Amino acid sequence: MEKVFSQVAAYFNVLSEPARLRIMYSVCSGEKSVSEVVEMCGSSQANVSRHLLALHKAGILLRRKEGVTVYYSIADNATVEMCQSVCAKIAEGIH
Amino acid sequence: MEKVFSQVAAYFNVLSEPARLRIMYSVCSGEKSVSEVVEMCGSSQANVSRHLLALHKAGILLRRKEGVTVYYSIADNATVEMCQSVCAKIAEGIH
DNA sequence: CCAATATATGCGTATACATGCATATATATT
DNA sequence: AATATATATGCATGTATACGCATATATTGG
Repeated sequence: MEKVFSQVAAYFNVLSEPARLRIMYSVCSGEKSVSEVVEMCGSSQANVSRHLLALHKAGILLRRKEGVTVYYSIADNATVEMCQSVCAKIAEGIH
Repeated sequence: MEKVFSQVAAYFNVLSEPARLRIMYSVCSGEKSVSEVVEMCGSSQANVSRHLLALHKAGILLRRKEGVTVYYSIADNATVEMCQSVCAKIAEGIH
């Protein structure tokens, strides 16, 4: 039971960073290479690489290597839908 | 747009702590006073108070004061359901 | 084999924040 | 008013981690 709390917390922790959410947003529209995400997000190559690996390790992104290029894509729409519902929740709060 | 990422990240950040998830789990079964949560969670009164306030500030818990006692309750089932679906996702991963 | 490109990693630093401890604040009781 | 109870807050400290920078690793082409 105690372990579950830690695991769930770790999962949310991966999503608790603006930089990673930006990355999620760019990958969300379709599979992207690391370089493509770097261009779209404006962050450094090193950071994007680390964030992508973190998202992959958490089971949120799939990782596919093709030659020297690595492609990442959404592993499970549930996560994206979760982000969207939080967005909606925040939008409601503006009233 | 950039602001949205920060807000969503802040929201997930509140849920990225085992101690706060434990608290969510105890309040989840019905409105609880701070003292009751302290008993159920085993954490210190100071920390529980701070965590409850953080969850309230994030719009996740409602706060009701009655005399000297403060009661907290779930503001929106969506958040609880989110936690449950993450639990389920983790349980799947065990296979 | 060498150079170029794509990705990952090691390290130092700054920042965020959870916790423990003590204490402040607010309300009720006598 | 004095005391007791419930909750919140100030401060110091330890830990986690995001970022910049340099560099390592892997793959492809000449």
